[in-house]
Amino acid sequence: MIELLIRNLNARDALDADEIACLQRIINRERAVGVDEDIVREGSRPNESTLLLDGIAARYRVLEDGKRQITALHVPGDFVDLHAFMLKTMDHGVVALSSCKVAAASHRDLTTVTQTSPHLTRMLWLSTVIDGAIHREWIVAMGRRSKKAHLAHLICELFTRLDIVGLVNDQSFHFPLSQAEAADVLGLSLVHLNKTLQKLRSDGLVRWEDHVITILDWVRLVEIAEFDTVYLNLVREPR
Amino acid sequence: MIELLIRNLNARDALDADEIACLQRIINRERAVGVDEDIVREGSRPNESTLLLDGIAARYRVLEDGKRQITALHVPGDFVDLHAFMLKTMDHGVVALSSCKVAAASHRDLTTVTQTSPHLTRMLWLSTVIDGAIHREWIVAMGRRSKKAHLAHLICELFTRLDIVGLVNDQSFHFPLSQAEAADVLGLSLVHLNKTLQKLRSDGLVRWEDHVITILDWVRLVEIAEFDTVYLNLVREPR
DNA sequence: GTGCAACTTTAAAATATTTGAATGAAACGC
DNA sequence: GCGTTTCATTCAAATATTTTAAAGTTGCAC
Repeated sequence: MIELLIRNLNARDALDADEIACLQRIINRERAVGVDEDIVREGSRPNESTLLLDGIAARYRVLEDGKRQITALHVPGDFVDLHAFMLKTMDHGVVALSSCKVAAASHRDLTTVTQTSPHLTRMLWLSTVIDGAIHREWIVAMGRRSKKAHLAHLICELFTRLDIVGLVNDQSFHFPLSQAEAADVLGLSLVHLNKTLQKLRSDGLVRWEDHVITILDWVRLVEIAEFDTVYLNLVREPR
Repeated sequence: MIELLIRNLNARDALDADEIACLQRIINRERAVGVDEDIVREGSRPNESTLLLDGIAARYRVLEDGKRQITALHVPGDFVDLHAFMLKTMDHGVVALSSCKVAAASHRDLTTVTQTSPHLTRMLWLSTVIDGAIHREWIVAMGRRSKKAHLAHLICELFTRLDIVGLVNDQSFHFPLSQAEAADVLGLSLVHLNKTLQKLRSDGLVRWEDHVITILDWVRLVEIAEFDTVYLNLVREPR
């Protein structure tokens, strides 16, 4: 069940058998979540943290005028709210953008991990800190990249993250978001997202149809996006 | 020396005497950094994490075309790169926006903390996770708030964060950034940042002159910004 | 099969934002 | 005191982006 989480962590540092057993023990309560359902509600005080097993989820906030901004996208093997272990109160919601399967680790058990397993604690800490690195990269993309480069960057990032957990086939991956939802990721209007996408298409860089994105020219896409994987910490080293 | 860090952490949960003593022991190597000097360089692999004692610092990235985006601002009492303890390689630089004083904790000592002091570990983890919450709030502001609301939000946030560490006098705080630097925070051109600032001024909300920002109407500023402190986790509770 | 609903695409007008350039004011070195 | 630099401000033209609306497409319920 937690195989993808293990792959995720193992990509950054080796976990030993005890640590894996510990994760297997504390992560349970598997459940299904339907499309557009909240996995975690803004303002709630969860006593467990949720691991995404299958599907795509998003952290988001809605402003008073109804505008929504997605602040993070999650792929299988990600914790969607491990930060809530420390934060206690959710300052955002987490929604299922496709039908999802999730499981959870209680905060009580996570506290025990911090008391008994320093290295595993650091690995979980690492995973929240990688979330932060992704946030920073999104800030850079929103603030200083062209819209085309921003979209290209998002596609590069998702491709890379899905590849880690083995969810890329050939040059394609499943991408359940509508263009309106993608616009909420980039902070654009639907119309402009569509125009931006057409540019990537007409440049022969990507195909995006029927909820499948295919990379047609990885090298040029990376170049336009100035995509550099450093922030994803794909180096396996002692942490 | 680490008094402001203590205040920062204590605002979220009580530290006991041992924990404070531990922080005092491991944080040292005080040094001064001049304006515009890098405190930490992008691409470097620091073996210590830096605590800001005095001054304002910023995390930033520079794109190939020379555009800079600031992804975080730091006030005294903040660690500017505690995340590097887990991340190992810096995916961004940290620059002093005023002359600064800093001190540092070695990653060796931090590892020891994770092995011997679970609660202190969680408090340090918490502080990286609050950085992440701030990143998310910035993403929301960049993507879906008006420029005026974005700037108002930034001012509310800084006011609040500086207040925690006692650096607000009356309704004013020291803000050493030039407008060009502030533009790099919001992801705007200098010209447009200036226009946006004039709006806040002409609405009688803030004064900003000689590197001092004064809040003239907190209630309306908060309203325009839709500023809600939840994300800053100012509740003292067991973590 | 028909009609509805969700999503994508296109168009045109209204706004917002950037760029480049010029001006004025204040601070600084010598 | 003089020239130099940095910063804030203003302007106008060029672009980018949003808004509103309409039309085309697809899948699905009935």
